Amino acid sequence: MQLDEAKEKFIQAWGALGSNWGINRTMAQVHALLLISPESLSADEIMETLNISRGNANMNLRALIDWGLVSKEHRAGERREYFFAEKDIWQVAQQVIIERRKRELKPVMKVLEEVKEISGDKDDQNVKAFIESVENLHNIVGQADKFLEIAIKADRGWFFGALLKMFQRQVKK
Amino acid sequence: MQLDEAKEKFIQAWGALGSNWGINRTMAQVHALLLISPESLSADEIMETLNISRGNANMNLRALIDWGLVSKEHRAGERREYFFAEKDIWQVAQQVIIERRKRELKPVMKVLEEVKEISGDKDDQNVKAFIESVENLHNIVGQADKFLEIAIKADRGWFFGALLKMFQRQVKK
DNA sequence: TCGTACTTTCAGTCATTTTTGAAATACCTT
DNA sequence: AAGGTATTTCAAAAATGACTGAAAGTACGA
Repeated sequence: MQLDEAKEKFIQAWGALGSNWGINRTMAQVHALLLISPESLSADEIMETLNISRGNANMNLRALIDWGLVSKEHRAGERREYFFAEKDIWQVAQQVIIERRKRELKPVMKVLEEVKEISGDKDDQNVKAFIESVENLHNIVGQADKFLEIAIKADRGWFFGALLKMFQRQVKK
Repeated sequence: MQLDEAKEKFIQAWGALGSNWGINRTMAQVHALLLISPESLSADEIMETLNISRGNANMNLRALIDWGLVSKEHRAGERREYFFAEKDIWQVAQQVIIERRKRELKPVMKVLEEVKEISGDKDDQNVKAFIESVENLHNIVGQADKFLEIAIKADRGWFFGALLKMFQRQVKK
């Protein structure tokens, strides 16, 4: 496979993955393109490569900057801005966790806490089942949340080292 | 808050969460409804509660069964089928991990492995940058994949116990 | 075998989200 | 401050994805 073909394939795959996880396809593609570009790119180069409009490129670049995954670069003596992605994938992962935790996990936990506190006959089967489900969910989401908090703070080596130990212990059992 | 209001709120929140993570809103809502129902429900009850069509209810119920999150029940002397959700949230989480790993993580890993093997001048900056990015990504996705594999096999107590230990060790540092 | 009750399918419609294109704005240079 | 270039915004168009409704399919009991 040639480089261009491989790039194309990678960008497509990354876009598809993104759209399966609630991230707009183009945003994921722009990110993929910047990830594999050794130099920063101008908006025009991105438009050209991905065949998208200026407005679309601009919107998604801003969204990526908002997510903390892409930065602007001003080159001396040039008007035009250049964009580049954070290349350390562990950092990218952490950044994504931070944003999604803030945007989605936190609001859901809030709702779970609210609905746990319903008034009503605690002997009613419906009430009992509801509260039990919600509490279980709240526990597990809470534990997942704690875990992600660790992941955000951890450095990559420590984090995967610790997971590896978990794994080995389990295998021995 | 009354039970009905709380149920409604929970169903809405679960639907919104799902749609942010690439799971269709109605499917998540049907799942939420079944999660908090102590008794199994017929298709008609689900249609009625969520205000959706028969076709929609049927399609999403089948999808949930396909994901292993919901089962059918035949009641003696009754033609109609009743549906109920797996209530153990840890099992639900494991099931979701199994499916998404199969549907999304595996295909992406396959693409990453393919595009790593490009032909071309290894001294070319573009080739080098590309291979490096892809390899990094492949590593981290691979490690995440391994971790999820552990999670699938683990029982809840052991799993979160082990994570808790990780956490404590990190805090001490 | 027929009629009934229920389930499944899928083409067409509808709703939502994404993308475009063009206008407005900002910024630099002379 | 005028003219040129780059960026941002946003209403409308296009694309995507979800939902409906009607028809076909299936299972059951009489």
